[in-house]
Amino acid sequence: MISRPRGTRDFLPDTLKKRRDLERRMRSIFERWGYDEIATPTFEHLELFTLKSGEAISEELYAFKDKGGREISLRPELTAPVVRMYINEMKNAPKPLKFYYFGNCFRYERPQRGRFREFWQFGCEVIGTQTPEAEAEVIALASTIMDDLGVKTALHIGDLEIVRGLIKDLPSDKQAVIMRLMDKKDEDGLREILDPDTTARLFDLMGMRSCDEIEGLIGKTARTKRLRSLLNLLDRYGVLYRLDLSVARGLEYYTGIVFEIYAEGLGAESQVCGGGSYRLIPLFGGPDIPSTGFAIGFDRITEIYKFKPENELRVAVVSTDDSRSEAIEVSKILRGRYKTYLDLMGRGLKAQLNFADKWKARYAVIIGSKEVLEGKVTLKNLENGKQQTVTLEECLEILDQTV
RNA sequence: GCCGGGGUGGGUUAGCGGUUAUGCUAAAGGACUGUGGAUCCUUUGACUCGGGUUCGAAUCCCGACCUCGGCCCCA
Repeated sequence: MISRPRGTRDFLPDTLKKRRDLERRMRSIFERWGYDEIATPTFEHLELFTLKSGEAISEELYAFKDKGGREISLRPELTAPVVRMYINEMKNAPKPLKFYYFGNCFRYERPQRGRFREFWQFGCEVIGTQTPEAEAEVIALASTIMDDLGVKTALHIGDLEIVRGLIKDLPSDKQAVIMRLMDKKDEDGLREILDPDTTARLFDLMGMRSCDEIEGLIGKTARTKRLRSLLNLLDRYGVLYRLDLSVARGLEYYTGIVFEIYAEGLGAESQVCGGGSYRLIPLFGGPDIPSTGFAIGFDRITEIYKFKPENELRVAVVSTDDSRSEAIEVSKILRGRYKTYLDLMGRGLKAQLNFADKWKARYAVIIGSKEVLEGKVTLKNLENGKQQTVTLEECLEILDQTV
C-alpha cells in the first residue's frame, strides 16, 4: 500500500466543503475591498527564495534540480513570487496595485498541529505605496476578515524601525539575533549580548502600549508621529489592536510596520496571520518601490472556523429495470437544476431507495413501466414518505418551490 | 533538529507471552423484481515495517516509518 507523503493531507468531501466555503468567504471580502486575484507558479527558481527570505526559510525549502540542471524550489510562501511577477510584467501599471492570492505552499518542516509540509496561504499585497493609509487599509482588511469569519483573534502591531533605532549602531546580523530574542521575549538572552542600559530600554519598549509611552522613552521623532497617525487611522476603521514592539516577523525583508494575528483554540501554532511593510522589489532587480501585505494561514483558520453546511436539495432518480433508459432522460433534465443521483449498480427499486436515503436525497423521482405508460413520474418526499404521480413539468415546479 | 504519548480490517475497539485475533460500525450480496431508514443471514477486510529475546510475539526489547502533543522555527 502506498501512503500519503508526510505532512500532506487528503481532503474528504465534508472537509473540502468546509474549506471551499471558507475560501469563498475570504475571497469575497478581498473582492469587495477592490483587490484582484492573481496566481503564480507552484515552483520558482530557487534563488527567488534564498535571496532574502532569511536563513531559516532556506533550510525548509523543497528544492531540487530539474532535468535541465536548473535549481528549482517549490514555493514556501507567496510574497516573493508576487513581487517577482510584478517586476516581470507589471512594472508600468498604475499604482497602487492591489492583489490577493490563494495557493498551496511547501516547507520541509516537522509536522504538528496546524503545521504541514503542504499548506495553503491566503494573502494580499499592496504594491507601490507605503503610506500610513495603505498600512491601515491592509491591517483593517486582515482584521475584517477575521471578524467576518467569526474567529476570535488578537492583533499585535509593531514597528521595526523604532526598535532598530535603538540598536542601529550594531552589525546587521547581531540586530537580527536581537530581534529574534525580542520576539521570544527572552530578557536573559538579550542581556548576554547587549549592555544593561540598552537591554533595559528595549525591554521597556516591548511593554509599551501607546505612542505617548514610546515618545517618553525615545522622544518625539518623525517615526513616532507616523506610527501615531497609523494608529489613528486604525481607530477610524474601528480595528481593535494592541501595540506590541516585540513583534519581529521571521522573514527578513520587512522594514517598518509589522503585525501578527493570533487566534484562540489552536494550541502551539496560534498565529493565523502575519504581515507588514517591506522593500523587496529592488532586491529582485526592480525599482525601489515599497509594499505592504499579509498572509493568512488558511489551514489554521479552517480548524477554528465554524461551518454550517447548507441544506442542499438532492434528488435521486429511481427506476425499474425496464425503465432505465427513460430514467437517463429524466436525469438529464434534473441535472440541469439539482444535484441528481442515478443508480449505477443495477440495483432493485428497494435498494435504490435505500441508497437514496444514505445519499441524503430529499426526493426520489421514481420511474417504472406504469409511469412510462402514463408519461408521468412519481415524486416521493423521502422526509415524510408522501408521494404523488405527476407530469415531469409539475415535478420540476414542486422541486423548484422547495429550493 | 530535540523531548514525550501512541500505531490491531475503511472507521472504532477487545486481546497485552500460548487454539482459527474479539465486538460494534461501514461496505458488497441475499432473505425481498414497484417503494427507503428495521431485522436476520452470507461475504470481503487488520496486528505499520525490520531486527532481537523466546519452544512460541499483536503482546517483551531495539531501530525505522507514520501519527499526536510540546520545543525550535514559522502561516
